[in-house]
This record gives sequence, structure tokens and C-alpha cells, in this order.
Amino acid sequence: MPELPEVETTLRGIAPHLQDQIVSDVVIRNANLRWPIPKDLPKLLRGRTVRSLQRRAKYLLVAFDHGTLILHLGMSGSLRILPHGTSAEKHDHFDLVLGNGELMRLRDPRRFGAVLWHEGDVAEHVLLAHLGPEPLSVEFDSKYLYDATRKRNAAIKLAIMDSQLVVGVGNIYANEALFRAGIRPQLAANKVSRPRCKRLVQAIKEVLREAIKQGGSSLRDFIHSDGSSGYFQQHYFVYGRKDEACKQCRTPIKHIKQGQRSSFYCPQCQK
DNA sequence: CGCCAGGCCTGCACGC
DNA sequence: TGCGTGCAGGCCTGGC
Repeated sequence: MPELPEVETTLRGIAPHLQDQIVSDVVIRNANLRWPIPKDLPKLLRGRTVRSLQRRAKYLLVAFDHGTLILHLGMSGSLRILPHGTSAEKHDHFDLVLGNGELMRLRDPRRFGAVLWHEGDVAEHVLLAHLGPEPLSVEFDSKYLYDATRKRNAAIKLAIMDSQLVVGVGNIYANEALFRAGIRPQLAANKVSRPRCKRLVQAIKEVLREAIKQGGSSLRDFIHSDGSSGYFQQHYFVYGRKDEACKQCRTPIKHIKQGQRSSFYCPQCQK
């Protein structure tokens, strides 16, 4: 379940292997991801050089001179670097074969992910054009969050998970950040005061930074093993801890549904 | 067997 | 009219 830290870790893992490499081939085994993988991708990329790699929200952007490969891991996707000739398994849908004897392989059992191609300025792509600021940027500060939530009557948790407001805050980190900020997930966004917006921004940055740091420490494992190794084992204060004792006050953690998603909170620590 | 998890786009209804 | 907002549905598989 890649959230932003996992995507960032993936970027750091694959970047050194792809940077300045020539694509020798593209293999599409199953084009039926969230959107179809473009059929002409092999033709488009063969013989072309990877110029740079970036992340925007949870999208990985692989830039070539003539366009950008856009990758999204959806909810079950992972990328690995493997030697040429490594046999593909059941859910290995896409390979980028490189001139250095390696290949980058996308595995995605649930196929919520995406592999797309865009010519021209990638920031103008429909999927990227309306995205809010990066959570770790200076642009995402308490003033921004306060202003952006004034007209929002919806719950604060739904607001921080809205990619038009801020990108990259998935369900787990939304829950954890709200706990750290002492805010109930169901509180209306426009009722969150300035000081609490400040705490929330700090908490979001904190949980994401910690997770990225953790990811970095197991980067080698991540790249060479099954893509789901220990880099995600942050200790959670509330996520998935229904009825368990709050780590701060021992009150049982509550579980509710918001927007068809699970929310967890401590009724004592979060108001 | 049924249900749930996850990201997030899409479509619809609503109010200003 | 058009926009922002809010909400539900859908995609898909593995694990319980």
C-alpha cells in the first residue's frame, strides 16, 4: 500500500539505476491497469535515454527528451530493479529494459496502478494539473491550511486527504497526523483553529518525514527483495488499533467510517 | 463464501 | 451558467 513515503523511497531506489540509461526494450504483459498502458510505448522508448526522475504526489515521473513516462503504484504496486532475463511472475505487468543489463519491473496484483505517456510539460497532464502543494514543501504551511479549509464543512480528515488541498496524505498518515495533532478526524475542517492548523501541518510533515527516513534505512532490502519489506513498519498510534489501548492514555481507540474509509482515533487525546 | 483494504478518478447532486 | 463542494461508485486481488 504505497503512500507518499513508499513512493519517495521507490524513487530513490530506482533513480540511480535508471538515470542516463538507454531503454533497450519495453515489455507489456498485461496492459489492463487503471488505464490501458499505451501500446506504442515500446516504439516510443526504444533507444531513448532517461534524462531525470522525479516524484509529484504519488506519481513517479521518468523524463525523456521527447516526453515523460508517468507511473503510479496504485495500492498494490511495486517497482524492482532486476537483472536481464529474470523470469516474470503472475502480476508482473510491465518491464523497462535498460542498456546496463538491468530492468525495472512493475508488479501490481490489484492493477490500480498506471503507466502513462505524456509529451510536453508533464505538469499540465490532466492527472497532475489540479494537484495541491507537496506536503513537505514550504508552501504547505499553517496559513495555507487555515485559508484552504475555511469554506470546507467536510471533516478535517477528508480535507487533508483531498489531493486538491494537499497531495500525498493517504489514509494511514491522515489518521496518524490527526492523532499527533490532537484533532478528531470528524471535526469540520472550517472549525480547526489557526493554532491547531499549525499543529496539524507540523504533524503531517513529521509523520511523512519519519516514514521516509525509515524507508531510506531499508532501501537496499526494498529494491532487491519483494518490495514490501520492513520499511513500512513505523509504529502506529491509532491506525489499525481499534479497541486497543491508546499509547498515551490507555483509552480504547475508536474506529469509524468516513467517506467509505476507516478512521481511528483516541476519544480522550483527540478533541 | 462474503467482506474488507487501499488510491483516487469519475459522475452525480447540490447550493451559491 | 459555472464553479466549488460533498458524496458514492467503481476498479481488482489477496487474506481472513
